[in-house]
Order: sequence, then structure tokens, then C-alpha cells
Amino acid sequence: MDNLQMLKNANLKATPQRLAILKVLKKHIHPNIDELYEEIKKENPSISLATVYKNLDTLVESKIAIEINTPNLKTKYDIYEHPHAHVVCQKCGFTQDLMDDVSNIVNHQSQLEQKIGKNIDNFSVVATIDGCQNCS
Amino acid sequence: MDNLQMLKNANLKATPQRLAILKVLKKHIHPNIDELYEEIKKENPSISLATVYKNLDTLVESKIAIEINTPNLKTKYDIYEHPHAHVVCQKCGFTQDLMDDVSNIVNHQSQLEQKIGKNIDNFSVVATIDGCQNCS
DNA sequence: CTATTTGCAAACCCTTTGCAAAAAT
DNA sequence: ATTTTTGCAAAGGGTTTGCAAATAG
Repeated sequence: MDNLQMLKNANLKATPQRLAILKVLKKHIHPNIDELYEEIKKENPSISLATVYKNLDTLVESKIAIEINTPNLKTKYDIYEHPHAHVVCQKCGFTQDLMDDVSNIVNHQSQLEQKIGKNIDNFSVVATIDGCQNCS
Repeated sequence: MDNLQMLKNANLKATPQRLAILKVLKKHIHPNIDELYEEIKKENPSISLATVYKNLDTLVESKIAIEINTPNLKTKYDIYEHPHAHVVCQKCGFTQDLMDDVSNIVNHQSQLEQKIGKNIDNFSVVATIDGCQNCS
């Protein structure tokens, strides 16, 4: 969906700052606040970090974005398009998408389902990834 | 295993502070630093928070304890006895153990295994838990 | 005796907050 | 015109660090 429309649907004012955040969220994979901020400043040098913080909170509240909490690292963000799960390396924070079919495998196990429910929004697996491509 | 022995095996000096931390880790489920600190102070009023921080790092490095990273909340700790996984509520941080057989279900899926490896130490699933007993 | 650990206080992040000015509708 | 949002600077909170004194082995 169009960024401007996403904001309108959520009753949020379409400020240049918000549009810039959405643009970067869609172009970069799982950025954290610093990566977002640096990227946005290229086109919008006067944006303040506090504004980025505030807007990320707002976007998450409105379910336009989601947070991916990572161990010891800054929270990462993703656009909430169709819900999908993430696998996060415990050591280095490297984050990968879990395809829908894979998360369904996890999700359809009855015992697991009891614990985590059927809701895979924001679902993330933090694990020691043998041979993580990023840290080993 | 005996707390004193665990420390000796890791070449760590058996200070009263460390023994106190281990004692509390074994008695309380998934405490965060504050819960640990408050509990330890009951018997060891002069311990400093910095010491608790330092020792938790040390214990995790020595694989005597593990960290459970939780969204928006303080890191929780657990004794590393036999490895097991955790399910953490995304909303409230409520943390449950995942029994070995359940984590094996997750673990033995070949696609998932490719991503997360066979190592279930420290494995945690952060998810929105429908009807979480703690937050709903 | 030597190396490690402790406790304190200060430093150091990162994130949030208050508020007046600016901008969106 | 009204309400929301921005940007700044300050405050806040959690964690880490440096160092001298204390302690474990």
C-alpha cells in the first residue's frame, strides 16, 4: 500500500518525517533506529532523533510497523505487511525472515500452539545459530 | 551440581556474592537483575548492584547461567542446567519453559533447523501469546 | 603472596519527556 | 482554527567502568 494512504488509514498526519521513515523501512531490511536515522538524514538532514523515536512508537501502535527485539542490540524495525516471523542470532543479532510455511510448521504443533497461540505477528525465535553467516 | 563445585569447575573464585547469586537463581524462576538483587540483599545486605551485574556476565560467559532476552523488559536469568527453550510473551514478558520434547519438535523441522541450527541453548520464542495467563 | 573480586561513584550509553514553535488538516 | 507533530535540550533509567581496598586461593 501507498505510504501516504497507510498513514491516512491510521489517522496519522502525513508529515515528511513519517513518509521518510516509511520509505526507509520499506527499502532497508530490519534497520535499527540508528540505521534509520542515518538513512533519513541523507534526504532530510534536519530530522531529530527524538522524532524518529516518537514516530516508530506511533507506527508500531498503529500496526504499520513492528519491533523485533534483539539480544543486547537496539530494537530493529520492520514494515508490518503480511505477518511473518523472524529468527535472530543470539550472538550477533543477525535477523532473518522466517517464511510463512516455516512458521506454520512451528505454529501448528499442538503443544507449541498452546503456548504461543496462533498469532504469528511479531513472533521471533532468538537462538544460537550454528554457522551464522554474519558472526562466524 | 553443588554451587561451590560449579564455580570451581569454571575457575571462578567462590565468593559469598557468587554463591548467593547461584542460590537465588536456583530458587527463583527467571529472575531479572532487580529481583536477584533484592533477594540477595536479604542475606547479604552489603552486596552492590554492580557486583551482581558483573557476576551475571561472568556466569553467562562460563555457561553456568543463561540470559533470556525479553522485549522492553530487563534481561532475565536462568541456571544453565540441562538446556531448554523459553517462550516469552511479547506484551508482558511473562516467560515459560518449553519442555525438551516441545523444543525438539521445533528443532527437528529441517527448514527451521537450517536457520537455527541444532543448538537449543538459550533458544527463546518471543510471541504474542493468546490468553497469556499473566497479561490478559 | 598474587590474582581476582568487590563496592563505590562516576561515566556512559539509549530512550523518553516537556514545551514552545511549526506544520498538517 | 484546531490539533498534531516537530526539534531541542534536559531528564531519566539502566548498565558499565575505573580504581583502591578487600578477599580467595
